[in-house]
Amino acid sequence: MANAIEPRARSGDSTGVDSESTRERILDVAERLFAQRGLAGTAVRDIAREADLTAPSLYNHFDGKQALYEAVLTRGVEPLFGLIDRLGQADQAEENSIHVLDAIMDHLAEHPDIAKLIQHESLTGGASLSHIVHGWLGPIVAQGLAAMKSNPDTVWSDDEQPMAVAAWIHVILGHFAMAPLLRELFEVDPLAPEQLERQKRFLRRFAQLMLSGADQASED
Amino acid sequence: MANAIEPRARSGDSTGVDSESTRERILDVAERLFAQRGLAGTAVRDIAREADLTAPSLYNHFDGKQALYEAVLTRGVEPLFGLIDRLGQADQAEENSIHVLDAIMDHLAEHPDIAKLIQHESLTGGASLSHIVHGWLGPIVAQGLAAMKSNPDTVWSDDEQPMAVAAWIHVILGHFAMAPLLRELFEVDPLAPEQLERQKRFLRRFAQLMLSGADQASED
Amino acid sequence: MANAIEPRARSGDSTGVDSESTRERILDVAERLFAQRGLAGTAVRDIAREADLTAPSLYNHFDGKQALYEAVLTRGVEPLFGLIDRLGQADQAEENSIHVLDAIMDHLAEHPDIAKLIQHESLTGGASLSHIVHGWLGPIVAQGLAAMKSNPDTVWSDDEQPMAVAAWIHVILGHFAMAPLLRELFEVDPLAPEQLERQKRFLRRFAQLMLSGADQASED
Amino acid sequence: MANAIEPRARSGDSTGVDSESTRERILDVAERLFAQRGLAGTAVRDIAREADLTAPSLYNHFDGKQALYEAVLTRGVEPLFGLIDRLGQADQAEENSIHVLDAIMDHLAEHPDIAKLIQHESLTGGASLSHIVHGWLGPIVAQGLAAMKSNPDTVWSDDEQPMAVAAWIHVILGHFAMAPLLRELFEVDPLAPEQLERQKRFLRRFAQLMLSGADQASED
DNA sequence: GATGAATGAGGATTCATTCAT
DNA sequence: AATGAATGAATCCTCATTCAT
Repeated sequence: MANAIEPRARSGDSTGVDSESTRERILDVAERLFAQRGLAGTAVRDIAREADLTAPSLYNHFDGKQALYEAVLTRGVEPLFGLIDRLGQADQAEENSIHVLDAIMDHLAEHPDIAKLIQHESLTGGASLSHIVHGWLGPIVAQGLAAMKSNPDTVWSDDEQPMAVAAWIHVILGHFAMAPLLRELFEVDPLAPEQLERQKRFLRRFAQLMLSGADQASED
Repeated sequence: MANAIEPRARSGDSTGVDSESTRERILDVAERLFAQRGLAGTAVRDIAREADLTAPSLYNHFDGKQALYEAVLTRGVEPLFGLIDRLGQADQAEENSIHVLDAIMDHLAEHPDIAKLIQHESLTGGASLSHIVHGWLGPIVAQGLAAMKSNPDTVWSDDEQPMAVAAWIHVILGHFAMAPLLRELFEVDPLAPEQLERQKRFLRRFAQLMLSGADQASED
Repeated sequence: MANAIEPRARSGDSTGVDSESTRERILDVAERLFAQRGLAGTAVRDIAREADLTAPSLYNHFDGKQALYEAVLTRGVEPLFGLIDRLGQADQAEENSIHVLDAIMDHLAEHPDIAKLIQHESLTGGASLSHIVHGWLGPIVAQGLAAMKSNPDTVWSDDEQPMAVAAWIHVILGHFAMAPLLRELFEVDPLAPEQLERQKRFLRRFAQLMLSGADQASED
Repeated sequence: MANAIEPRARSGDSTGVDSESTRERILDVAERLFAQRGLAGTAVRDIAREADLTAPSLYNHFDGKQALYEAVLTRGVEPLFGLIDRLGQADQAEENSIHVLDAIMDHLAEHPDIAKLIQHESLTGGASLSHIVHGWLGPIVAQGLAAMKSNPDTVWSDDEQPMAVAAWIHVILGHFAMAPLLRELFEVDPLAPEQLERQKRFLRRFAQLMLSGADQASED
């Protein structure tokens, strides 16, 4: 519960462009709360309060809770679409995949709520799921499958390859989305910078392993 | 607040196990709805309606929404605890791990909602998370780590081993919990019997790979 | 995306009387909406939107919803007051009545929303009702009563005369105010020009009938 | 404005059949308020308060505001349907019409809000209008037209007959629906018993007049 | 064991209005 | 004269829960 007394606690914004900053502030808060509590578990009033306004004011910026949710999702996932574009132009599928995974990890590390949002969407079969899948995960998966097929050393049969790619996704998203569980389990904060670095290194080797079935990566 | 003393007030059910069956029916529906929509997103009335009674009647069987939720979690996770017990007694850590994973997969396959419940709990940092972690996942992880350490061929450094174990968990849970996403992505139902069989085979090889870094499994 | 509606769709009017035309535009829209949905059922924002501005802008022209409502009523009813003035000066009460009814019909035909507004006011016992009654209907009624009394052939007793005059009013207002009902009932649009013409003819004969109890009107 | 302090002020109902009586009590209050203020102008909470319960409790009896509104309308108009049935069986169309008008007047006199509800519906073009028209007004109008056509003395041409029938409706409904206006205009309460009696007598003569164009009724 | 009725708390959203720009 | 942003009040409605029957 934030403070219920001071409705105005603006820090130091005397700049005129309050509008855009308010919108972003709302999105930031909403992203955090939706990620923590899910769509149904988050009250519009809570978002508003933490963004330093009243619930009705929020409706000056977004058409409603669902619209806000979708804006959060869009803002979070859209940048990942850009990564995909660069993916299609590369020559070396396999090596490229590694770099894209790295970039994705970096983005998710900076916005760890996005992974949670995606898992929420997936769990509840939300309406935006289709958009996420076809715009973002689909191309990545296609790229992963291509890399796998073009690798003569792969240990996965055609049947297994989709599952191997799915495993990638689960491992990447899971690291962020299930942070509370991992914290409890390993008594380490998965989102701490050094831990993120470790996970990135791990993921690189893991990708190699999934791709070829053998470990060729060297410590960097 | 209902009575905190008698959580079970089942009396003489002369006609047979009607009472017990109602309780189970409620748990079944609740498990399904909680898994689909999460705790906050599920209305007690909806559970009651689908279990063919009214919301107040539900309170004859459970002390409230939270209590029902916990009963669902307990019923879903408890059977897994039994698996853990047998785990501790075995000699061959590695081989045993494989069997336990198989058993877990079988259980999750029969109750696919459990994986979703665990992910919901993890995402929202629910109160029952600690119980799940220490009662169930903890021992499995310990066992997995032990198997890894005792394997001289492992490719994972001490640092990486927890992440490798976490990867297991993500892949197992993810297959069930993110079924809607996978369905959209691969246009295959991950919960269809033949697909579950494939996933089990895949998981066995995946476990080998994670354990040793090389694939030694043969088709069984 | 906050608002999906563009409040500005003004074409290219750099001509002078923008202010006055805006005020009239608002009054036109408000009259239509208040007539359709009543005072409570009409949102200021809806009026503003249909008048191509935003709700706050509307406050530059009117002091508030209630003030706007009263302005609409006044603008609608005021012209009728003029008719009344001419009424008092005439000699032949009866014949004059007929002409005034004609003039009222003509005015209502051009502004069919006014009848609706009056009925809304009457149904809800609105605050402006008294103004309408004493300023407009009162004199008409007095005139009608006088015409009746001065007619030796009238079939109505003193007791009945007010009800006969009320019947006039109901028939005149009803034709416009209950247009939706009549449309559904007779499958004819009461506001269509030829139908209005018919109603005017009918009303003339009806007035004769009410006045004297016998039909003396010939087709004109 | 009821008292906001005592939520329970039940008079003397120790009988068990509270349910049905509550439902009726709500309908009574709702009928009154909807008639006074219209659908949009009436707050569910106001209805609930005057019916001695809280707004949420009202939802145990009705599915929502709209549903309550329709229930009020149905309850109010349905009894009139019964009158229509008896209408079809009679031989003497003309004489019968008079009796039916009497019966309708009696019903509306006992439930003066119904006329207001119908006018509200007609003004706003409500969804239930069609039901009212085809179930109730339609047959009455048909009967009225038949009586008119079968009367050789009628002064109304075929063209005018629908308008003459419409005039009936306006006069009948108007007397109740526009009661506030009439009160202000004639300083007599149209709903007072003796005034209702007068209006009924007037209406009988008015019907004669409209039917034949001449007055044949004698004082009773 | 089941239910209809009731309710306090809360939830999303609308509304009329103000104000700085 | 116009508007974007803000807001208190209110609106409809849902929810978990209680209780008498």
